Amino acid sequence: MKKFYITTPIYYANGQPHIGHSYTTIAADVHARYHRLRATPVLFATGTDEHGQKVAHSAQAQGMTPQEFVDNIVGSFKQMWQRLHISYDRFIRTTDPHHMAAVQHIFSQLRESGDIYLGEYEGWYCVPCETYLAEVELVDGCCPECGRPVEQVTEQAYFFRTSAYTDRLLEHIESHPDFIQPKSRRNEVLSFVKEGLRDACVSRNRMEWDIPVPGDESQSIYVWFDALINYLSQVGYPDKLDEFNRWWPPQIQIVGKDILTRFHATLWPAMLMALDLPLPDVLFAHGWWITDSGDKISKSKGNILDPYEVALELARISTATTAVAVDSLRYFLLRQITFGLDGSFSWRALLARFNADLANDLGNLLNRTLPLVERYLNGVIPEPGPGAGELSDEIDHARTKFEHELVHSDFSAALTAIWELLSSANKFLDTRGPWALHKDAKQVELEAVIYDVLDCIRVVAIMIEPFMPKVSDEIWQQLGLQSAQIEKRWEDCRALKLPSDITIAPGRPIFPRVDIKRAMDQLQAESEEQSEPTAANTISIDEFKQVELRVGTIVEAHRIPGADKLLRLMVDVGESDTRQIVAGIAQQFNPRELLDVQVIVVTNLEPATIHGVESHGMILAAGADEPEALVITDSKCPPGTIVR
RNA sequence: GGCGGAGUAGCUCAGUUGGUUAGAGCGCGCGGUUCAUACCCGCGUGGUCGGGGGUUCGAAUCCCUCCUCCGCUACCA
Repeated sequence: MKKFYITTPIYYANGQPHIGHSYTTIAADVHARYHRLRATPVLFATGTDEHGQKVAHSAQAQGMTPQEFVDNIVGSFKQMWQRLHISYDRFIRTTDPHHMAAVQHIFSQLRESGDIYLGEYEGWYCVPCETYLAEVELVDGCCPECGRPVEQVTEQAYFFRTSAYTDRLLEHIESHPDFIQPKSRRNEVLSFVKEGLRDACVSRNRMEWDIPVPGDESQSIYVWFDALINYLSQVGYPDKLDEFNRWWPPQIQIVGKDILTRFHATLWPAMLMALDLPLPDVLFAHGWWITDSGDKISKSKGNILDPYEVALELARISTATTAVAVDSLRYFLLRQITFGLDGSFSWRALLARFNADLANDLGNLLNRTLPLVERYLNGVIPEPGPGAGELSDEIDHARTKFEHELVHSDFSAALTAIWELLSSANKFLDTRGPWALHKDAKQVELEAVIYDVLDCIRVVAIMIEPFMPKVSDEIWQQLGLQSAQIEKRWEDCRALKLPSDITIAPGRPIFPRVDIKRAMDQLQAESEEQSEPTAANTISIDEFKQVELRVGTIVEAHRIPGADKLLRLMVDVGESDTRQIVAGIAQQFNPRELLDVQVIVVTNLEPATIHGVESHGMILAAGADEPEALVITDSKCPPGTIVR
């Protein structure tokens, strides 16, 4: 049986939903709605990723328990999706018990099969230098720095054997040209995989707000391993196999380009191969919306746009209803730029689309046709009669093109197909001139022409439903099809399917035209008013407080072999252990001159591995590109002293 | 630093395997129409296709080189 399973990423529950989340989700919604119109069973799944240190931290900062914190965020997401007319079927949370059970189950299963192994952090260690060294860094088997012999060490962590799947993955990508889209991303992934995949560390030292490794309470399961499994657990894996088999695999998984290469296009398929499950048909990575710097009107509270705020503003400017404004924004986001590429948001572009495409071409077609029905046909849809169906070819062409473009998620091209049809309809109305036919008393011909145009509007209403569901409903209503309880079905996107003898119900213009020049002046004025006290890139005191700064004393400094810009520092920040920090200051400072220097350290930065060396913090230094001077204290302070 | 992509009309972009006068939408100008939200329809405006060199009977399209922007990646945590 045919089915359509589509996913968005599950969004990290660390902050409010923004335009990036919304863009992904709206795109997925379009696919889902389109397939529902085609009467294909659809499962459209989204959700939230709720584990990890960052969530625990943010919760603490706001004086909440992690659970309270994520519950609150989940509320915001669900509200946003409702406001943006998102028709998701499932909303999974990684804190759902059945998901957590699934993650542990899969972890155990892969550990039994040998795909997950308790890793020995294959490395060498120089005791005097306290340095971890990779095989390639050794000089004659000894420490490259002090020349003394090194010891082999094993730090325990669980690894997933990604490397074992490099060849199979490569083969799969090459034999499935549509697996990763768009093409440019596919090429990137290919070159990434060709370098060879490294085994992924899938556990961390135990944190409270994580899923524990089964049978090993000292470790937690890595959040990405946890998160990716949502795509399986939300369709019933592993205990509801009937349901699972019905939906698996996904027809398309939409992700942002930032999480494609490392996660969805490598780790994720490797996990599925290890579980012996089919891979998704398509992974589609889309681009970003950035605010247009040449257009200062973007709200000055930082550059993250709240899509609902934008819609409310559009509603205010245009006097359209909020639902129509939301749909207009949905239209704009998917029409303006090619899905997959980056684009910049500007009010001018949004308003231009609103006027030209929505108000003029679509809205006005409806608004010039309905009065004709009222005037010449007593407000009742006529019989098609002989000669009707003249727009049949145009309708078929638009439908076919739309279907073709949507296969490749080219939303913009799909919408272009609809607008070509609208253009044909407008032209048809002009050339046939029902008002002239009426004067000449050619009633039969007049009815045929009006029928054809109404029929065409009906088809357009169906075709725009995935993009603008509420607008579609409104047009349906005005055509009288709502009250007549006619359903929208994709198969009815053909000529001569409009029922007759239905009384139309004209309403106010759906898209009230905007005076763009005036609107821009107004927005500009408001924007200046608001941005007066705060410059464009300010942050609040609360945001600043999230950065934890402490005084630290450098107790050791070493060069890192093979890296000419990096130093490995051991810094005392008042904790029981000194911290290892990697700093890109080797070309400006000698290791020796740094000893006992007191610097300022960002202590709550997430750890990172740089050139194979773990770094647990950041040293502050002046200089935009190159570090020019270290930030130091002017008198001795105890290590660990808070800086603010 | 490495790999990749892109630079085409005022703006946003199409341009398939090199082939007659380089296209669309928006904007702008003119005309038509009057059913309509100063809308719609038609016509027009506008580009030495990033610079330079080369291959070819012929290049936006292939090759070389330079410039600019972007993405991924890497020793900027």
